[in-house]
Amino acid sequence: MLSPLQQDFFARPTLLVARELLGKLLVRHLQDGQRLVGRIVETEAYGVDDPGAHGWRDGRGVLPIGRSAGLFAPPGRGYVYFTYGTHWMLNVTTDAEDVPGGVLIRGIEPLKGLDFMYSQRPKARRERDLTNGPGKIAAAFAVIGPEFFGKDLTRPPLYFSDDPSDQEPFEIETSSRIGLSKGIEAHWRFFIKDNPFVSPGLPSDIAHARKKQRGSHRL
DNA sequence: TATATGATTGCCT
DNA sequence: GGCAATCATATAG
Repeated sequence: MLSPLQQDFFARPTLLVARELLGKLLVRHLQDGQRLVGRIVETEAYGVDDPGAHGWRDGRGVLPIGRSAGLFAPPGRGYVYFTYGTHWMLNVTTDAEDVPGGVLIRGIEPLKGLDFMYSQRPKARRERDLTNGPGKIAAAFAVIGPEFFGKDLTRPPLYFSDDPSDQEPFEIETSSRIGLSKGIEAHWRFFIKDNPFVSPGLPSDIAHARKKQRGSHRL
């Protein structure tokens, strides 16, 4: 039995939790008793005095209004939302209650329940395509609805755990977060170096710099 | 009420 | 590389 990480793990500064979630396991119990397990290889931190976080209002920080109120939940709860009209994103809340913080799970190495994950991700041809992106992870782990918004993620059917196996030591790298237009200066993305299950996107600071450069060619 | 955009993915040229 | 999908949320009028 994998024992869930408890609330005290998440009740710490968001950046620390995001970093320490690398190498931990995400565990999902399905209704039929089947279990899905994956190893977290990429995360992003949100909500620490953060223009890139949901609910940010210039000069006023993140406000607990609507969807973003979920970031103010007690630590270890689900913050799940729908975006681009197609995809669900899985986050876990961090830091003290009433402090906005959450960690987005962006990259996972699937360990158990691969057949089920392939059935959830019919477009996936290679193993890495199952879970190398936040929307893919939500689909593969059957988190495709608001069911886990605000839910306690320190117990089944969805929780995090230490890896009981002997894990290779790994190096942690950081970058600007992916897919943002605001808050691109902060390097709040964490990932395991050279791991094939890290998502393929470009960090936002690099993406914006390239765009700028392309624009100047037209002059 | 109306429009723009998004913590993305996958298809198309 | 470009761009459509498709809807919740934010912001403007």
